Amino acid sequence: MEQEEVGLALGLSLGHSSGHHQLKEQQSPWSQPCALLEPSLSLSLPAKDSLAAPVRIAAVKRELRMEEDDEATDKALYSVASGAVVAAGADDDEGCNSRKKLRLSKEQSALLEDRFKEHSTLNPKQKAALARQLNLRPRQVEVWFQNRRARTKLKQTEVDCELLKRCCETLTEENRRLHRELQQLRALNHHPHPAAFFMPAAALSICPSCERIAGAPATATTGGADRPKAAGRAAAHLFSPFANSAAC
DNA sequence: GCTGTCAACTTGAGTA
DNA sequence: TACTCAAGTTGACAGC
Repeated sequence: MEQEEVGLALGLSLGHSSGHHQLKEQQSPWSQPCALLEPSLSLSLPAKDSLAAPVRIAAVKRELRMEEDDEATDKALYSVASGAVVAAGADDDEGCNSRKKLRLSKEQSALLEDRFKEHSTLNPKQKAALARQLNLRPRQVEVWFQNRRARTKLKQTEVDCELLKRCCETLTEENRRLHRELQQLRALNHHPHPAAFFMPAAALSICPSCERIAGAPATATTGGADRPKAAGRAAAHLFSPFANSAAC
């Protein structure tokens, strides 16, 4: 087994019996690496009970009823000796064996971020190499990437949500505008525009430029000397409709 | 004390 | 079957 896999393979699990990975990879909720952030401390064991590493591991073994798994023990011993990880019992709530909050150092976070920018996922080799580089367990690197992906997705969801919100507001406003326009047209139907007197209703339409009523040109005119002058001026504009819309 | 952040964990699903 | 991932949860810790 590769060296970097050793820490990962420390299969000590407490209390949670249903996890299907636990015996392979996961540590107990209460176990934490003692000195992951401080390489200088990485070879020091928890001083609790003044037990040497093999003794403590033996105690852990008994506690976790894992005596039958010699391989796991070897891995645990290796891990303890390398400072990579320390297994702990559930009742061991002092020192590094309680579930202490681990904070990655700035350097570790920065490097992880850099790698995440390159690839949001890691293959096992990349994971192991990165873990070695950061003095972390591969499992920690894996967890960091999983959480990072989750954070990215959450942020993206928030951005998308905001975008949809704005889009919804725009469409609502457009809808209001169209309703107003419809009301105006209906009102015009009841109180027609003066120009409408001089042409059949079917010939009327809206100038897309000035949004006034427009109609077909001369063909619709009724002529007549008694036509009001104002209406005539309106017609002068409206009867030369869309071709002249730039003049609206 | 409350709240937000984040590492670590559990669980279920997908895949080679 | 082992492995990985997403989603959800837990617990420690920091800042207010």
